[in-house]
Amino acid sequence: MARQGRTRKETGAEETGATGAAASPRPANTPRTGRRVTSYDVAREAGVSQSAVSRCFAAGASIAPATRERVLEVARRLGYAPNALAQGLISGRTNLVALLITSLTNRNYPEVLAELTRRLTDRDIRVLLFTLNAESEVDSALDQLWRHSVDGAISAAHLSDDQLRLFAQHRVPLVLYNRVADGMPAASVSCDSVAGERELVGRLLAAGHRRFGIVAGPEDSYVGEDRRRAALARLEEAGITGVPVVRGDFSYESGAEGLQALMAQDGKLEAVICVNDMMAIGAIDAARDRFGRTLPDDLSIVGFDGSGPASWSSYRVTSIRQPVRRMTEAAVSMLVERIEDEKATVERRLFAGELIEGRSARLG
Amino acid sequence: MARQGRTRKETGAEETGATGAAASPRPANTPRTGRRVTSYDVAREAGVSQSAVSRCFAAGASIAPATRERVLEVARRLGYAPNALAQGLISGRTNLVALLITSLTNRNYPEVLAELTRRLTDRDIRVLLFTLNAESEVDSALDQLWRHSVDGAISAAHLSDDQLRLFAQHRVPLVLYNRVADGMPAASVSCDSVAGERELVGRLLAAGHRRFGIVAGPEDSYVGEDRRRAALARLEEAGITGVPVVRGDFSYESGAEGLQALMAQDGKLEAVICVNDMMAIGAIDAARDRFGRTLPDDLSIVGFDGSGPASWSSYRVTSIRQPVRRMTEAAVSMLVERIEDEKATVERRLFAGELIEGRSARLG
DNA sequence: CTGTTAGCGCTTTCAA
DNA sequence: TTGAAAGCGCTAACAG
Repeated sequence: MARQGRTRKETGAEETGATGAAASPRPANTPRTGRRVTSYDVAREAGVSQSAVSRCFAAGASIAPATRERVLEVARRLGYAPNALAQGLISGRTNLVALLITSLTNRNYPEVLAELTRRLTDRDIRVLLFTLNAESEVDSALDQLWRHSVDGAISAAHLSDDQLRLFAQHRVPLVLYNRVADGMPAASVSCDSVAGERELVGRLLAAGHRRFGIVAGPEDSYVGEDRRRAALARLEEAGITGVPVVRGDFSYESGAEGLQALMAQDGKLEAVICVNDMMAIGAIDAARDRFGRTLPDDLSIVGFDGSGPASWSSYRVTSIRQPVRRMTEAAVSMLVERIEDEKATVERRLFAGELIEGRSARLG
Repeated sequence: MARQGRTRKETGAEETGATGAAASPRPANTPRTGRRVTSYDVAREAGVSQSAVSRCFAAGASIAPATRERVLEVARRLGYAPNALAQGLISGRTNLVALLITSLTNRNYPEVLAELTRRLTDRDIRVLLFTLNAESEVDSALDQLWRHSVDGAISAAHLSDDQLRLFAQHRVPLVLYNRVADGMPAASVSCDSVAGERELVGRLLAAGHRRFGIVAGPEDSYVGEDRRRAALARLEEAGITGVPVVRGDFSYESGAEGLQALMAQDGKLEAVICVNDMMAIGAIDAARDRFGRTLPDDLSIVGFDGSGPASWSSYRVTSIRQPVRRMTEAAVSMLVERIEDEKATVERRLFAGELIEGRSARLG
């Protein structure tokens, strides 16, 4: 009965298709484009049942090699490929992973998105991308996540505890990238900001710097705050307190302005700690242009990240390089593991950064 | 009968859900997470039919305000949202658009992806992202496109005529970004490379430069080749021929190497035309570091794009800025138009770039 | 305005 | 190994 209804409908659709195709001229031998080719079409043509066709496209389904061969041949000829929506609807697996990233992060570290996407694609997983411009956009992005039944998500954007809880409620595996949850257990991959910043500051101290300034990030940035605190803590251990701190937004411009603000507070500044490379670059340019300083003789400036432009010969920023490749690989493999095994233990992986000596600071 | 089967199944699933939820401890008042909430759940709870629930989430469906209110209230309480897979499967609309971009493009112009995604999101369209690393990855990306029934696609990656034809066959509206199809009619949005490059070269000529060198892009880059040809043509009009051309890959490093290669060919080079800013920046650094040149006095270097770092004070690259915002807006609105109206005429929109005078070249 | 009904295209038991 | 049948969650006619 269901079959009959289906058959009737198919005929109707085919007519529509033919009409549509006729409207836009096409060579007579190109495939008909009117309606999507379904597994029923392939089944009919190959003289097997629809479920047999389905099995041919499923890994490890029991199907006779000869049948399989024949079906795949027909499928290829008709240009058939399983409909991902139908597959996802019935199997509960979409092979779709959501990537949440702030547009700021993407602007400063485009390689993160590229690497994550590449590694996911390598594992035959598609990417549903959400670039967030404001905190407020997270909720609507999450709403779409649930609707699209993604198999998992990687977030390089800030999520509140409530939002993290939603992932658990919806049973969507999640891996945080370069941020850890405050009060919740959540899988994450990050670069060790504390250790990196401590090393950097330690080396600045060893070189004899005593008058410091910090260009921090926005208050809601996890990595920014982590680095700021680590730097301040390390300085305090060395008996240096009352260090001026200004905040930027991780951009070049804010780095330049940050340096200017610090110089206004202390014209005899010896070392400036920027919590990311982009701001360090802005600070370097400002130090040269606006204050005529020569680095690293007159002033030391350090950054963090090891992003592309930091290594350009005009800057050679002294910094901590994040192992982006290893981190993205870890994020993806952790996520896949959690998708495969719902009970996988929550793991936080912390990667050490590598100190880049550069030429923008005197190190001890 | 179908109803009965469904009901039976629901009960079973609910039990599974409860068990699963019990396994991971949760406060007793948080919603049950075991099974997806469906429109049937909402319907039952609100005392209406399933289709009534569906109507509440459809724009402009006829539903009594009172009913709507009640249903939405229940939906909110149960945390219900329509399943995008099921919606797409039956309606033929997924509100999903594919974005094809090479990882190179994304690395050099991260704002393009961010802007496109933002504008699509603003129109309630989700983005399926494909970052391509090699030409060979296009076909498998396209295969996934068809499977996922995207409503349309924007490509900032190179597509062959055959590949373009597939879009027509599959009836997937497509807009090309910064590239036009060779032999096919295809909607596209681009920045006018020819006009921009001509203006730039014209100004260099007006300033008296006569010994030129060109750092071109890869042969398979549409924009790169367009700019190279435009520059050469304009020079030839001025009676300048035999201009040395070297090729880079749009990266900083290749720009530096390009400059070095050109200098090796002609040590008295007066002006270097780089087909993008990243290479111009590399060339500028190389000219300063490796050849001790001062710009723009000893040498003029121009780029193209107006990308972020080009405006940093260490470079101030003389360049042509692409109107990225207007271009991405145009691409998205053209695509939406083509999705809405299958018969929309194929349109090629060309945007003029803006000359940025910068400090890296003497202009006349 | 509302409910009933028939599928969208597929995977997955279950028998044969 | 294969086919029949059920149904994933939803929209869209169509009655009423």
